[in-house]
Amino acid sequence: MLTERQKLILWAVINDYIVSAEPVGSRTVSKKKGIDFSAATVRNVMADLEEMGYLEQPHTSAGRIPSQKGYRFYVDYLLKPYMWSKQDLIALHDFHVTRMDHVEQAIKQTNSILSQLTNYMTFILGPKITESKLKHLQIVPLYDRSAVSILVTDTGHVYQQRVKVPEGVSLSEIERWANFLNTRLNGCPISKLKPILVKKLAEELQRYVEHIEKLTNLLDQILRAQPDERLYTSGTTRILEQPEFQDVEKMKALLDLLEENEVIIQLLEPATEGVQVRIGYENHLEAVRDCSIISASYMFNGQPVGTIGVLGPIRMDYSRVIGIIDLLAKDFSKRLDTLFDCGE
Amino acid sequence: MLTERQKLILWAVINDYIVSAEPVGSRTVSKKKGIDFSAATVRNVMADLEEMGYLEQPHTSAGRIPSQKGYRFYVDYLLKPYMWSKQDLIALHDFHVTRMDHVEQAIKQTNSILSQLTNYMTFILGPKITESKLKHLQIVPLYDRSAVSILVTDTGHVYQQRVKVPEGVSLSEIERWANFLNTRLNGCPISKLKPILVKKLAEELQRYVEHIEKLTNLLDQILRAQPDERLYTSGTTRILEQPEFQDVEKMKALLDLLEENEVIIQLLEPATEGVQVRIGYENHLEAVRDCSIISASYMFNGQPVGTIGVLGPIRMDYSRVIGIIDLLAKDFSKRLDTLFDCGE
DNA sequence: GTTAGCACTCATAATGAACGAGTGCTAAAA
DNA sequence: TTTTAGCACTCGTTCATTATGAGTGCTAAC
Repeated sequence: MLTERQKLILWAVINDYIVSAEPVGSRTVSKKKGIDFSAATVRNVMADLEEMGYLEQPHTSAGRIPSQKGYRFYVDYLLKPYMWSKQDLIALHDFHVTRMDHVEQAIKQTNSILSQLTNYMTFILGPKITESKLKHLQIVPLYDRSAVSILVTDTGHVYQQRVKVPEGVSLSEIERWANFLNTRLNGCPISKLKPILVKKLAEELQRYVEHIEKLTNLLDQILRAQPDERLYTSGTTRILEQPEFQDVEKMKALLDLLEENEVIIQLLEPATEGVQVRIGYENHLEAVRDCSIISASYMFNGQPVGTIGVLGPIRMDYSRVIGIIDLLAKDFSKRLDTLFDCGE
Repeated sequence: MLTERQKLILWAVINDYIVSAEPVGSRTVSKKKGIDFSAATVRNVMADLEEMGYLEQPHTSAGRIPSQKGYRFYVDYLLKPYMWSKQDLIALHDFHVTRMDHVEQAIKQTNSILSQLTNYMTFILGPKITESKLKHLQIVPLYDRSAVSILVTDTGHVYQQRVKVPEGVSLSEIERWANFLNTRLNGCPISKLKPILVKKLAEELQRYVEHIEKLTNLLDQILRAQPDERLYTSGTTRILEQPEFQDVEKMKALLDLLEENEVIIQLLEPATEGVQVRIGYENHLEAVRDCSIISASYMFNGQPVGTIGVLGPIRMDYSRVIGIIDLLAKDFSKRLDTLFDCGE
């Protein structure tokens, strides 16, 4: 464990580096208020911290920059709660008075304010289809055996999917089947549609349709996840203003990543409760080794249903971003709940 | 008008610059096959061409680069039809055997092959909703007066929109109304829905519903264009490999542009028949002054319904890209037609 | 009209000196 | 024993200088 003085200096170095993006020297640190040692003392401590792996030196005669281990320690033990600035509070106030009539809008708005406040790239992973509830199912025949399935959830999301109508099943039978689902399974969580249909309602369903097995296949087709439609991003170009991405190569790697929605979804997916911070290598993905990801889950009906996250350089203002994410995730959960409490 | 020799040399300069991206000197040109003058003669001709505004000199002792006027002349008068290379033909063959079951897929595939072949950023503007025909309309109530309207067209596109149900109109009335539209206006072009409903069917409709005016308002809500969902892009990062976008500022300007879908739609929209080439300033938009846009319309049922385009640096391989766009636009039209001929 | 020759221009790369921020070490002070 | 001041040393950055060479424009000869 580090001594109090070591912690103090590590903290000072990181705080300085976060704003300056330049290696910080001993003199700079010793001049900070709250630090009453001479530059020489600071130098000694910094040398110790470097030996322990919390700091790094780009070259012999440069100041120190935090290592990833340093950031990790900083996030875990040194972080102080963020003090909201006046501008933040104003922006948040404006945000709170904007009316949001539905989920999509709420997602986009929240995303936008998040990237405005942080100046980084931000993501919101929409509610998983399987978590939400059936409101309406419709099969629209197009031609031959081609049709479009349309599934509306209680959150107002519309999921569409091309499907092939199974051979031998008539349109009117499909209609009866969809009607049955709509009346008997309205409000049923999407994830439980199939089990309930197969186990509990099979008998009853027989009275309406013939080809139960084929129709169950159809249901599978309909429910086949469309994960890439769940991701919302904002502020993609904002991150390019960060000095660490002035390098065209890095920039390109990051933009390439963006085209691969599914990778990002995976990156965000395993979010547990509370705010998560993943620093550099902890992301296990080449393209974001120089990035940190801060994310938090948001809730609907007490259940975590999606993730909200920020991607920025490792040199990130963790205190601030964590504060903002935490607040917005909670706020978004609340919005979701109130958005549907009145309607259910 | 230019003399044959002037044309020959302008042609040679542009061709060289297109691949090298460096100012081309008189010696380089004189050494090309097909050019049998000495460097000195070439120099004289180049001086003339510069005076006429077809070439430019970045600085006194550099070679010449084509001006925008030069490119324009090149495109209008000097272009030779592109000779397909073996790799191109292979890629195209692979493309032609890929099965495409529906429009969305065809768009994405065509987009992808286009950006692969050209190495630039490519766009496809999906069929305008107003050009396609009504297949199915459904209103799904959510809560209070909130509902989702779902409109399926003959091209299999699903357009959804949040709508407010007018006060005083019951759900069952809306259902009757939707049913009426579905049965009486099936196959009607979207753009003609409202006029026909108001002019020809008003009387008949009265038998089914009460609040005709409010329901017509609802129709307006539903049809309110969602233009930003029509644009498909591909190869956004490919263009960053072009040397002219190594500059971070330009890059950012271009990426910012990308976030503004509607601007791009406007940029592509006024496409007439055949291939269009817009060079630099001809685009009337700050961010793409250093870019050229080559676009062509594609057809459905003999009508131009959308645009397919390429955005690249002014120094573009016009011959090649025009060849590719022309081919793919025609190909895409054909695919669209066969995709629906069998089904109607 | 065309070409060879030549002086001239100017961007680019390479070189190296001056600078300065920052370090590590040592010896003195607390 | 801990802290601090002093000092030599390192190394990236900046700036001016120079050399290089590609390319031009002009002139005179072919």
